[in-house]
Amino acid sequence: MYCLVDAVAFYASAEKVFDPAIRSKPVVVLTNNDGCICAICPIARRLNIPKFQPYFKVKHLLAKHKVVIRSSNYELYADLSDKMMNVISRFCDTQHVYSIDEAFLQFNGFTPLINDWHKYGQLIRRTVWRETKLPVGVGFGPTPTLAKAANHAAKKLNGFNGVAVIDSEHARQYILAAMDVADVWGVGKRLAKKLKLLNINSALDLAKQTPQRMKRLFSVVLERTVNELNGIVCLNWDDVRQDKREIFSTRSFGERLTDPVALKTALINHSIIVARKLRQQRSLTKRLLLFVASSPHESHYYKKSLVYELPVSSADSRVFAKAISEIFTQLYQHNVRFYKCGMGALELSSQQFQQPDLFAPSQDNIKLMECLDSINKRYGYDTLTLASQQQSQAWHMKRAFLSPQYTTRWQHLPKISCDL
DNA sequence: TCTGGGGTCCTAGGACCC
DNA sequence: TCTGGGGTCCTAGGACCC
Repeated sequence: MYCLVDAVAFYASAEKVFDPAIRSKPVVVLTNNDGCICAICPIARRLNIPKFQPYFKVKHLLAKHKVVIRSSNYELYADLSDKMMNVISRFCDTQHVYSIDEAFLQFNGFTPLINDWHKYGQLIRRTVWRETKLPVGVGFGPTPTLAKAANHAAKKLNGFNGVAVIDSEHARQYILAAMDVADVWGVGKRLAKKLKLLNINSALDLAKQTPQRMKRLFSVVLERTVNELNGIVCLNWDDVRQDKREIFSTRSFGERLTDPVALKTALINHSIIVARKLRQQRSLTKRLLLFVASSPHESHYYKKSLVYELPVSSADSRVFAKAISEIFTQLYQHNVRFYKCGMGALELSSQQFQQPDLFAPSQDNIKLMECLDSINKRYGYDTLTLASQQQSQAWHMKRAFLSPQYTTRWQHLPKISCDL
């Protein structure tokens, strides 16, 4: 049995944790640079606020309904996520954290004392709420995809009260019949449109297809999904937690950038993040992809990307920074108002199997990097930096509606005043 | 006045080689 | 009259997820 626990409108709910005054109000959270709406609390959803719309286009609608607006506060969300995952982990011995707000639990051989999945799900919900003040939905099913479907039903269908269980053929058919095929995990907007042309409208319609036909018409991915919907586990644990095959760090700027030094510094900062992520999964990269671009909405769209091949696979921030300095002039162009840039690591390999070059010895110093990581982990990621990573305000994010960092800054601790 | 997220994986099609 | 291979690598863009 699999179980999926995920938070309801996580970012919006997280904003309500330390600010009870807005719990009964409609709340939306904006993406980086206050670009789009990325989270809508249930109260705001009832006002038909559209998701992933540019903020400036729905500004008037938000004002009309007096919607509370917040910028993304990742420090806060990451902390609350840790706390929530901690609570959830107590309910099963195998937990897989799938994203910032979702976790799968796998029960094989592990039977909870409460031998009733509905009651167990309610217990998870109540406990998470009591200890974190985050609302979660819980779904049980014999495969990850069915657990995901049950979770969807728990939140969207009437009468489930936040917990749904697929533990019988009747429950499976009932929940899948009520589910639009577009809501199936792994089926996006495009695929759903094509499926509907074949008269496959609900999740149950999809489940009734033969896996071979879906493979032939679409892909192996959809074949797996059909099997999963029929109770055959295809996404095994190892699959889900495999190392990443490429790692990126990209970001748009709060304001357009024309200064080459600022742009280069931004790139170097991305490379620092990528290097850190690489070291976290004990990988090295052979090739770096660097790109800079103006806004695609501008009349003269400028986009330039370059692949830099390292002589020896690396995860050393200093090697990356040097590579950027080397090729930066090929990326930069005068009179372009830069809007976005980033770096990716391609062709990853394991640190364990590094193939050294006899004639160009590695410039890596893993020990040094590990030391840097451990210091920065403890004291904050701006504690030890490269000289070329100089702090620059020029490309910082626009976050006009940022809530306090309740959990990571002493001076932001919530204050409680009481009149006695 | 201007404003439009970020990450990962997959695939079709082009370029090149023999 | 009409017809012409197969493999590898690279890249841009598509698709999906949250």
